[in-house]
Amino acid sequence: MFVRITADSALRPNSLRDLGLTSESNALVSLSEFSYKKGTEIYGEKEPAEYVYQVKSGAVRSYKLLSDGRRQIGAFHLTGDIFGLANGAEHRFTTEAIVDTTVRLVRRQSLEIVAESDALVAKNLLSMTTNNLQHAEDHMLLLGRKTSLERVAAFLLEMDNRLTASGVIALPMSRRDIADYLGLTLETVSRALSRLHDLGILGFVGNTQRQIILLDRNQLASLDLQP
Amino acid sequence: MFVRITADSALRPNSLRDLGLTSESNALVSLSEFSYKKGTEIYGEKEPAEYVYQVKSGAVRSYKLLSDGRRQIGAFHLTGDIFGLANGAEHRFTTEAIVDTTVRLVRRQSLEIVAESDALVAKNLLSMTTNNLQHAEDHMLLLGRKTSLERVAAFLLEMDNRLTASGVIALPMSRRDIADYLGLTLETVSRALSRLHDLGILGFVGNTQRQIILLDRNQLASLDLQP
DNA sequence: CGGTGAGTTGAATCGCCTCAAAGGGGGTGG
DNA sequence: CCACCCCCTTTGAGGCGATTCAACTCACCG
Repeated sequence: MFVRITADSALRPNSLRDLGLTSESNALVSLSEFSYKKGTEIYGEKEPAEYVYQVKSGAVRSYKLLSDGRRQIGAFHLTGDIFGLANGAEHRFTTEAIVDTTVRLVRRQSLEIVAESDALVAKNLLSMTTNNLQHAEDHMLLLGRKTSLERVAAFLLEMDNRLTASGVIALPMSRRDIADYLGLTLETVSRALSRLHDLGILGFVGNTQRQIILLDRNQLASLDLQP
Repeated sequence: MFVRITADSALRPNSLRDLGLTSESNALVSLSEFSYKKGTEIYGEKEPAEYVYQVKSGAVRSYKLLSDGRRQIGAFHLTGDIFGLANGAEHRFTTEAIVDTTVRLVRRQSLEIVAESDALVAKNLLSMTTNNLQHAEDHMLLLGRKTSLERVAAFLLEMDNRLTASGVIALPMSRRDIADYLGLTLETVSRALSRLHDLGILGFVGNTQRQIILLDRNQLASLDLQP
């Protein structure tokens, strides 16, 4: 693994709380930080699930591959997100750093042990899993029934909500990543963005590789039928 | 609601065990049975999630609708399956009986109370939610990246596994239901089944409305790329 | 026996994909 | 510091798979 240890792996109290897993019994759990260079794998599908991760900075994609290379990205993990959690004994996705990324991690086992005796931690585990499930359920609707324009609009709204909620976003992922998340090709994503630009629903700031996008959330929302 | 009470709603011990939620503390939880006629709604999206259900007999579809009527079925619930569980305060799907269906149900609230003090129950709740999540993750890959033939092959394999695991199945749901589950149209599903028939991968028994299907699981599996 | 709804099949259309080419941006090495 | 190269992105043209529209069959039911 191309990882670099950037912080202590000391035993610290409150580490569960750091992961959003509020605990009254301040169990001692090892909490480390790791950094992954852009494009490197964090863990692979079918690997034993040893750790649970939280994005400290950067962005992560988690995906499945078919044997012929077709890829479906199930989720993007952004700053603050916890991932690698919703697994049985082994990971069901491969995850990679989209940009240089730093994560915090705790041993999965220590979480399970604490959850055994601490109902609050158990509750939070369930609640996080339920959130993941809800996201997957919404995404099934998108993948099964929405048009390319609706998918891209929904994607932009989701990213705006999660990144800034301000109508100005800098996407960390490529067109190909977006396409594999939305079940489209990168060309179709590009065309949809151009179309939204032509419609005056979004604009680009600067001509940098990963553009900053200004968007009109109301107009986007009208393109993305939810109910 | 077009429901008919077919059994007692008496307080019974072991009712959690009946739902597969093994409990050491045999809490008293009300367990009822309800029957739904073919095509009737069990609960609607956004309704408060008052009960958790287990299919005693029959089959259930659970789906989301877009405002213009496009439908995505997220799951089919067959005999023994528990559904209505993976929700926060309110349901995220509408569920309907596909055929005449009898369900057992427990109040969601009583489950939560027991889970509070019983780590085993809490663990089972988490494990069931994780199973739902895994199904949704696999389905995202299908909806985002598989061809119509691969989708139908995957569907037949899933149904065979869950219904009989014998290579002979009687599908309870219509072509339209299958289509809305697979993100296709009913015509495309029909064409795919005809194609599989022509390829000698499946056969029909009788000419009844909901045919019995004989299938070659090995040949189907070779059409459905997973890894 | 008509009526109805589910299923199959064909023909035409359409949306997205594939293939291709051209335009930058950013990074690297001279 | 600049030139070159590589990769990402955009855009166009053509093709294809799935959808749409339509006709017909068949089981089931009054």
